[in-house]
Amino acid sequence: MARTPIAVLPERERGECTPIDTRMKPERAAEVADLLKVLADPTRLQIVVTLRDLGDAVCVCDCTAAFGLSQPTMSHHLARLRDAGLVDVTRRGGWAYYRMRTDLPAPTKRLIAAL
Amino acid sequence: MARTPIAVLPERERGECTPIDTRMKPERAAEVADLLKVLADPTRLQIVVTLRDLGDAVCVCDCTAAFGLSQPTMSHHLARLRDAGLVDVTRRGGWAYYRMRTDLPAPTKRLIAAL
DNA sequence: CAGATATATCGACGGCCATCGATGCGAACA
DNA sequence: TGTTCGCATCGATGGCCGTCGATATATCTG
Repeated sequence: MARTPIAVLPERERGECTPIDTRMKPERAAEVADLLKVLADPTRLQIVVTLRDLGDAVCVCDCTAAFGLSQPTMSHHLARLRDAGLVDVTRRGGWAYYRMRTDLPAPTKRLIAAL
Repeated sequence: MARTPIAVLPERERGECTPIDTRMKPERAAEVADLLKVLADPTRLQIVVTLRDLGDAVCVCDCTAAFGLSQPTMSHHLARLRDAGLVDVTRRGGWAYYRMRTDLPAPTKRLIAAL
């Protein structure tokens, strides 16, 4: 089923493009791409990795101080992680504690573990 | 070293935000984020997964037919994968064969394997 | 209640990017 | 040499997003 290796291949007729069989369905690709978009930001990436390794919760003011970004920006990033289902929030008093969700789908877990 | 668990924590003074210790350096985060940006597109994601599982080369016309996009767009996507160092190109006659690079850094390999 | 603190939301701005049609370029073939 | 085919590049366009200041909301304190 493997395609002819490139070193042997080039016996190819002009105007005959052999269609490739995609290994990932478009719907699944869209899902994974959306997840990757959420992770494809330096700040959010650091937050995710930190939450993953810390195994504990942080609140917005902590992140704001750590990354040198404005409070609205940090709130925006955390909201984006929350909308993606990666973290959840627990409000306690004035503070909002964000921590990594533990019930993530296995493929998502594997991806985050590979970061 | 672990932070106080959220269930026990909230003994917190107002105006005292404890800075978190980031688990990923900013420079590394920027690198990984750039890689994720490249992968965070449904078309490129399908190409990468296909090339990964196929272990062989495809040319632009194959992809164009498979994904229903214009030839310039497909050329753009493959160029982006090439610029990111994920694939390399071998020109043979009129065709350009793209295949997954085998000398990727270990972290990159792990990430692609987790897709 | 008045003030302070933590967070969320809003509106705006600037930049990046996916996509396309048009065009250029190189290789093969008649 | 002229034509055709595969691919790359260019310029334009529309949309998404990271960032911020300003503002709203909620909670606590006095």
